[in-house]
Amino acid sequence: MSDVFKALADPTRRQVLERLKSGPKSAGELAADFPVSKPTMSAHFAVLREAGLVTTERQGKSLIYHLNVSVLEEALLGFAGLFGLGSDTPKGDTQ
Amino acid sequence: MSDVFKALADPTRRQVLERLKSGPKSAGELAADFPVSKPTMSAHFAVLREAGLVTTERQGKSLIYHLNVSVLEEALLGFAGLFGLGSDTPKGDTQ
DNA sequence: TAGACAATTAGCTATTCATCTAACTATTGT
DNA sequence: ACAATAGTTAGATGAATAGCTAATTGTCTA
Repeated sequence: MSDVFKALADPTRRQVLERLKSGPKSAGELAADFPVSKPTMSAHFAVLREAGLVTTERQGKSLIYHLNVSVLEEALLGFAGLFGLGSDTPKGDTQ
Repeated sequence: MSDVFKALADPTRRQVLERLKSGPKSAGELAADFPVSKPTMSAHFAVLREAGLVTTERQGKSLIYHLNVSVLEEALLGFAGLFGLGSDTPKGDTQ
């Protein structure tokens, strides 16, 4: 879970997740939206993958990235819940 | 807002926020709960303060730290809302 | 089997970060 | 004014991070 927050600490990675919200995209498609090199993007993808925030699927020459919303939800709402935030979650300990 | 996620990336800082959930505490009280030196804790406090997650108030020799829940809420639920998570927030753009 | 294309890994650099000890600032009490 | 207490600032260090170019791996197609 610390991995998730570490992953979310970088603005580029948060934006990648947002792009993925509208559906799976290839590494190349994603990389095209950002002003950094492909290897740099590849490193960001690796961080997201290791945190469980995205999964990959090969499609021909391309690697397709899928958003894993449940991991995001568990981290964000889980932590928010510790503070009585986020609808109704009643103080469950989600470390 | 990136400052908030950066602040949340460190486990010690997340735990400080959790300790603060039950009410304001002095720097010394907080520091006593963690296995790091006081200057290190002081640096963590500074990060939390700059992110707006805590506020301080002097009380005699002590500095009292207060949790600022609204900043935490805005970041956590705001970002979660972008993904349709967290109760009802309907995809508002909160960058 | 080449060649082209997609993406990652290798190797490097500069910056940021968490940590420490030592020194300083601020407040209280005698 | 002095000593004690609470906390921060200064300065240093090792590890992690984000970035780059060049080289490698994997997949398709002519």
